[in-house]
Amino acid sequence: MEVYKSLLREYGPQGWWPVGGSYFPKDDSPFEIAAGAVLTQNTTWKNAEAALEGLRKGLLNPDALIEIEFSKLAGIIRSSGYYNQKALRLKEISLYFKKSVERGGTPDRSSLLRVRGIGPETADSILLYAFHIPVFVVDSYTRRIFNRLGMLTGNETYDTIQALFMNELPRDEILYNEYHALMVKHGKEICRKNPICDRCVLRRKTICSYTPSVVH
DNA sequence: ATCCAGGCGTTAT
DNA sequence: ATAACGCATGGA
Repeated sequence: MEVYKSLLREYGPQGWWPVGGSYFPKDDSPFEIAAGAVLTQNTTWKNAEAALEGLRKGLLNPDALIEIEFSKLAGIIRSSGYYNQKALRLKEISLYFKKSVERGGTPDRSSLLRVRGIGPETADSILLYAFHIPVFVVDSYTRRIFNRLGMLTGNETYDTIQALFMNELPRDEILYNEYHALMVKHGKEICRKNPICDRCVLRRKTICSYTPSVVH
């Protein structure tokens, strides 16, 4: 919670939610959010967004994505990278939504994880952003930041890290949403692969134990 | 030119 | 069980 407060004070609310965010705006349908979650896997949101834009003309629903020819879909989402894998994953998710979600259900985590192409982070992103269920999303930035803070060792599993956060923090959708967004911001701009520790609010508070492995 | 981005499934240890 | 590896485009 101390880290969260520092990041929030430094960067302010990121606006991923409730309204005005450019990532998963509130008025997007759950299916669109799920599609976006797949398209952005290991890829910048910019590239994913371009792919999403290509789908925006009538293709952002399960029926359309089930119908469309595979290679055509792959071509449309080309800009998101891994387009063959992601085309398959979009089709799998479409089947899942048509079967389980479209008639009223909120998905549960274990059923999401059975879908080909939905791993823990994508599942949790869908639960949090599309269905407003308070689950903490762990991503590579979370790992990197907390490794450098000395609060993780680097060999924890996804579920272990998630449990650490969720046991420590109140189960609050908005808090998890904002915290995740702030870590993306901090991870991208400051706690990068090559970090700019001089500008890091966490280091100034001497929480951070990161020391560059190669010092010139 | 080289490196990396809000991972995941498969295949090798 | 867990560590490597392939997947691929676009921008810095």
